[in-house]
Amino acid sequence: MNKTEHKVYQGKRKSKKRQLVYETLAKKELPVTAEEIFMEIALKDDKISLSTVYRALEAFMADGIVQKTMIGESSNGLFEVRANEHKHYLMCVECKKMLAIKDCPLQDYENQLEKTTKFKIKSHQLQVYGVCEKCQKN
Amino acid sequence: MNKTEHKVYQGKRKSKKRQLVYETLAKKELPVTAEEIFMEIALKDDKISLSTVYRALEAFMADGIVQKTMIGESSNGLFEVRANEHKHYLMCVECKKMLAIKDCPLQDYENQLEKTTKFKIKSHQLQVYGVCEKCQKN
DNA sequence: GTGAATGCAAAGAGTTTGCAAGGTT
DNA sequence: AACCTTGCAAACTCTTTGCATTCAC
Repeated sequence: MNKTEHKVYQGKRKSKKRQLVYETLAKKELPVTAEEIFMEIALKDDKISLSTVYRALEAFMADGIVQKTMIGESSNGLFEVRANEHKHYLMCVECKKMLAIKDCPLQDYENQLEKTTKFKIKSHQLQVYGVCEKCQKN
Repeated sequence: MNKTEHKVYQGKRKSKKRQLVYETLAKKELPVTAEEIFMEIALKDDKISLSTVYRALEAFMADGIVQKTMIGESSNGLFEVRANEHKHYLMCVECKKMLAIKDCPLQDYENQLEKTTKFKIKSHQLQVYGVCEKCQKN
């Protein structure tokens, strides 16, 4: 499954609004806020309300096809389609730009944690913070 | 520096309330909400207001001695004293109990990331989710 | 037709802020 | 005295909810 092919949302009802939310989100390289999805749909063509976006995201999360992440210290949630290939994010603490990292070093660590903690490990989230090349020069 | 010895807060003014906030936080093994700090101080002996707690935490964060973390999908922030030895947290997705993990596997990974991304890496946060031994039996 | 999805406005949680009063140096 | 910190209430942001209407099956 490459970047431009996304599975179609199969909820209880295939409403146009939910599909729009899903498609808007699926195109993103980086996690986005509910507000950003809302703005993008509202400005482009269709009318939609912010609560519809939240409700759609909630439904997708219940189905396990969308995931919410909290990055940085901000209180607003970021959403992303749960890709086959999981990603982490590197954020510049100065300009706040994010970079997706596809390489994940935690498989062995999870196996080891299962042994030492008796937990059945389900998932993890990793955020890395630093200063990007551009900001280092300023 | 062992668990019971904590450096004293050195802010602009050594007010009693801020020291109380710091001491309350420093005793914790796991990150806590502003509300929990507030309740603990208010119930024990001293009167304090929630905004004072937030303002104290803000000051400590500016000084780099306290750090805010977002764990799970909840919207409220958790605070912890920035320890010499950094920790990660394993959270049970069912009972929400947290477990501190002191073993961090990310040093090599950070070095490698500095080379591939040209970022100067400053810090990272890792949250691991799973099902604890007790909840697996239920 | 039945139940799910939507829009709107209102409510809710968590956090921040303005201002007058009190505390620290 | 100068300036920082506090408490209170109000404001703010993000998210959720109630309800009447609309839409999908």
